[in-house]
Amino acid sequence: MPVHVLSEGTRPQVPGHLTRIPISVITTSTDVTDKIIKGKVVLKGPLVSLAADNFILKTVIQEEGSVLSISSQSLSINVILFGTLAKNFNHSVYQGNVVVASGFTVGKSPTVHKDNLHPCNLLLSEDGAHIYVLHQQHPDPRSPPASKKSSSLPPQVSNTAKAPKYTYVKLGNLKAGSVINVYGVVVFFKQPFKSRGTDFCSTLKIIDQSNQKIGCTIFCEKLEDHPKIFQIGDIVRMHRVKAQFFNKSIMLVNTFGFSVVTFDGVVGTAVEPRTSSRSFHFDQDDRQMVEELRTWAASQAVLPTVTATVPLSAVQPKLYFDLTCQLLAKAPIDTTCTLLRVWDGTRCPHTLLKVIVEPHITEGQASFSKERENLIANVLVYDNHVEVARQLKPGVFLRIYNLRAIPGSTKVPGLTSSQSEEIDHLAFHLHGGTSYGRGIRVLPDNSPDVQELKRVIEAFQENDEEEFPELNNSDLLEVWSTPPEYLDAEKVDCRTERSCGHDMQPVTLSEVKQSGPGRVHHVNVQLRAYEPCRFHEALKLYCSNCTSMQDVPDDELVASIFRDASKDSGPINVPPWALSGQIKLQRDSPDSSNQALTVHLLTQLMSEGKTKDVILLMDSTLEETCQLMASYQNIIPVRSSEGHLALLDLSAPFLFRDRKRYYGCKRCSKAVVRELSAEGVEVMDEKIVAEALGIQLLQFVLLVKLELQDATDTLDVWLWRHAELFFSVSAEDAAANQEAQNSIRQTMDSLCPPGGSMGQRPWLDLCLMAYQAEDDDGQTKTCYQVCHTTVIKPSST
DNA sequence: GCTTAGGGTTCG
Repeated sequence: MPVHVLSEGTRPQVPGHLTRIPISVITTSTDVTDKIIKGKVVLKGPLVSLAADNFILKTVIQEEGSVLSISSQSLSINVILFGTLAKNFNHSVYQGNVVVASGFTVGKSPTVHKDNLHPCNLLLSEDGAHIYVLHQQHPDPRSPPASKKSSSLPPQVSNTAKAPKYTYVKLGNLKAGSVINVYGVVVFFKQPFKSRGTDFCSTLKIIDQSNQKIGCTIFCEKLEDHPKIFQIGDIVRMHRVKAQFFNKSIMLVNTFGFSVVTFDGVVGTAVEPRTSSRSFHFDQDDRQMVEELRTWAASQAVLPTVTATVPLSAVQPKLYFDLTCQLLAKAPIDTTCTLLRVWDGTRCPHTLLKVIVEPHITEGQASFSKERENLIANVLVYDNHVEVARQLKPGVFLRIYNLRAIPGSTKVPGLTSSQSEEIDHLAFHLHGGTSYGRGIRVLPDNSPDVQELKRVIEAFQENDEEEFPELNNSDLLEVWSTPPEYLDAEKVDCRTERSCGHDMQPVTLSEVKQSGPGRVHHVNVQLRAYEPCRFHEALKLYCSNCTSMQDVPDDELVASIFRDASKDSGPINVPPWALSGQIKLQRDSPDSSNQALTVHLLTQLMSEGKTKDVILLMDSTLEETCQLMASYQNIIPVRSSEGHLALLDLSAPFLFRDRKRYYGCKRCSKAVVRELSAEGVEVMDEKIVAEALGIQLLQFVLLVKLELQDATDTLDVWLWRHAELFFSVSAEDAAANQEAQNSIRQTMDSLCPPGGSMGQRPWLDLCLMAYQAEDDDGQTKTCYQVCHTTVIKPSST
């Protein structure tokens, strides 16, 4: 029987000549002779009958616990069982069982893009394949994860049973002289640079939950032994570092046996260790440590909330920034300067420095199409960076740190003025030295930033080859949604003003999408579309108590509530604090009856002569109530209910005041008609009336969904909490008067002119807040709101 | 053999 159940008490039956290989390393070219894989059954599909006595069954097996591979996705693999093996597996194996499989073949998984599992699948047929079922409490029959001889395999992760348990000291508890292990979030770093001694030196500063910032200096002769830090916020784990005093504060240096592993610091991304160690320990505790530090860092305002990474499309003169790009070509200029020709698929709104070098000294493509040429930034790197640049191969993806955008003319060494333009351009310099982390780093192809960059670049290449020849200039602008090149930076029409005071560089929308919630971003974008188109749908009623939001009821609904309320009219016990009377309306139309309306006035207010301040109005229509607003400050519509005064259904306004209508929350109000005490009250306003009547006042709010766009992506964001600031109009005013409504309409038209192309739309400098919220299905997702931003009104209107 | 650097913009 090809399915063996190794129950408790029986001796291990997995043949001893088989060696285990990690699931993650399997490829279609792996020699799987005499190999086994081990993992937990995380999914068991149904037994499917193909023909009489012929079956197929699909299961997913996941590598267990301590073993961690290059990519967490490739820890789980689809396993297809055939024939009686499938049938027996179905009978004997349950989800959660740990199984060992042998005698399999490896195929390409046709579902890799759908299920994101291992790119291969394992095929087990009756002839030769075996499944051994281990119960979880049962000892592993062949625990070594891999045999020693398989040295060609990627990094082996040590087995938890043998590995020492590492302990990590919090950065607030460092003792001088001790050699310890630490975790920390990177708040500053320099790429390794050549020291005057024998080693390269990395400088970094890290922080953890103890809120202690600690400087670290790492000396290693080999570059690959240095921390692989790509950006601030990355998380490092260092083993065997020594704490010592320097300048009266404690710092860390590496000691013998030092090792470092780096992780991306973005909440929600895969926890993938970056290391060149062939052997390193990593278990669930490490994963948890990384995730805790990520969440902690995301909640800390003291950490920089965004990276300094700026695409070429957002580069401004004089800016120091980090550029993620692809190297297309390079050329030595002189001994202290090298030219790097790079691009990131976005178009810089400024004219770029053109550097003409002779083709024979250029490494990589010497010339490009005119369209492509306009997207290429010429980066001049100096001094110590020349040596790093020398080793770069065209095609690699880079991040250049602390690159400087220099406006105006710049002399390029060895070139005459006819070779480089000297007016109105941006030049990019990577100055000598390592201040502010200045340097160059090659990014691995699998990094999220490179993946995103590739996507943008590929989109361009498709456009470049197929569509662009047919497009006219204005279409080009629309495709790229960048301002026309002939505009000066100063003249680029930015229609908003931020008041947030954050000191941050703008990021692209694709970067925003990659960051998790709990962050604030600055973006430069255009408005692609918005909802709702009809203004009154943007106006909502919000309860600050239960945080519910509802539409403002239309007049038809309100009028029907008034009509229904007056149907129940009957005799009423007037409360002792009120006086009843009748008022007559001035009616324009002769056909309507000149019926008098019953009102109740507050005795106390009447005694003070304030007869116009508050009335309780019985059995009126909506129209009549509105008419009386001209004569009375506060009108509370009431009805009779079993001989007592009662308020109308709370779908209707409970108060008409100062040309405005006020609503109460049905869920949170305990409405009852009581005496409204005016004692000590200067102005009887909606808050006082609501409180007296036991009503939870609903607040008028504006809610608009904006679809933003930049060269990298589109993003739906909400305009809500700061919508009034954005429009410079209060929602309450917008609910009451046409002027305020027109102002909002004009603002939206100016940002998104009806019928206008993207090229004509103004650019908006926005502050965005990313946060977590539940959608209608109870799923948590990241939402965005525009904050601290005001639209600048055109002065002509 | 057991240092090197010890963040805080070039000066083209």
